[in-house]
Amino acid sequence: MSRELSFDKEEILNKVMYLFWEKGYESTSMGDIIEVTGLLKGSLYNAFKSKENLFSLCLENYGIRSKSFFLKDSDDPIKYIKDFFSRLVSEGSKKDSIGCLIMNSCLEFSGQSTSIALQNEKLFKAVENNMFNVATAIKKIRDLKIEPRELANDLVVAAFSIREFSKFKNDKKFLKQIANNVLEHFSESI
Amino acid sequence: MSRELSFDKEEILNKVMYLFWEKGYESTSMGDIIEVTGLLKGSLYNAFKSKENLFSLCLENYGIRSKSFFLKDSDDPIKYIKDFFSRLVSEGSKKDSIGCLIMNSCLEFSGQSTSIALQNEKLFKAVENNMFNVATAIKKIRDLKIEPRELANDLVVAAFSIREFSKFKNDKKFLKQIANNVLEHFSESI
DNA sequence: ATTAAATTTGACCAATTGGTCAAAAAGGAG
DNA sequence: CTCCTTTTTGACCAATTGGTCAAATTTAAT
Repeated sequence: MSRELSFDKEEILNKVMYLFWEKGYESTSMGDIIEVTGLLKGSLYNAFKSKENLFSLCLENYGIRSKSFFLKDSDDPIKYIKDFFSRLVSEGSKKDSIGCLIMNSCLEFSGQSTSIALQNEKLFKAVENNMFNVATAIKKIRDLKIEPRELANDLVVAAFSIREFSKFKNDKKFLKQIANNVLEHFSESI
Repeated sequence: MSRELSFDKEEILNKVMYLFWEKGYESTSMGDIIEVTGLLKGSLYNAFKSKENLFSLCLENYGIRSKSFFLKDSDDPIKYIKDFFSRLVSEGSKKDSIGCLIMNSCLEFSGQSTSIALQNEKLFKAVENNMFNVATAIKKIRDLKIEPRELANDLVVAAFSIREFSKFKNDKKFLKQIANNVLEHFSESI
């Protein structure tokens, strides 16, 4: 019964997510959010409770969105990872790269033990798990000199490095080298 | 003639630098700075002009401090770089690692073209230059499979990765692996 | 001791921060 | 049509932001 929201929550969250992604949590003001969503303060607070909760929901959505890109059982893990890094490098070479929301947030909230910091930890671990699955799947079809656990770490570090460095360095050769170093463990260059 | 400052500028800048280093530019308020320095607002503004100028001076000091750790002609480059990474790993494994002020600032001001962003660029390039010198010196005493330019990039990426990841991941094995991957190019593990 | 230039002090400022709330409007259920 | 719940609206709030300024104080040089 009663009145229903006049807007689509997910659509709004998506707009807000890009804001937080670009500018970070602290540097994004409710004023920015009002501007980009076109909603009024009261509606925003009625629907989303607080700035922090808004951020938390954006993180959650980003995590879900990311998971849809995780390795699937049916995938060829080597093709998967090469495509993955190809995309990181070419996205990162563009101007105005904004990095990865998870890593951005891990860095911004590092040293804190707020609920957001906890959420970051979970999201980061999900990425690590995905990479471990990739590494395990690769191990089955290639002779690796290192253990899956270590390959997974290398993949995680390379991926996040590409995304964070690309925020202030749009040098394709530089980014590509990061990717190729880790791909060398089991494949030719991209 | 006339009155002189009642405090040592460098000493104050040092305290402020740690604040910015820990919390970043935006999240550090003049209130925090007043608290940690024990100075009053007016004195601070009289001596340092503005928050931004204060940050700029801290960055400059950090850069100078860093340069004193750069490779010297008399140094053994391989010992130098192994010690360097050993230190990064053991510092990074401690709780409350706060990363590298230059990288922190590059990330916080990415996408902007303020004078701080320009300063960041110069500081980052100085680090790259140092690493290039290291790589060149190593090339002279070891057979490298890669060019000095590329080794320098690998060193830069590894160093910054260790420092940034250590902000939210105090896993010594994880950090050590980042170091050893790049050291493998010319040396045994640390 | 006087002067002149600088520093220190702390009250003050406008702008912005995240957030609240009462009243008005809307819409589904009976 | 009426009731009841919810959303919308926008004025309002206290706290904080970076920053200013005139007056008081200090000090070096004459």
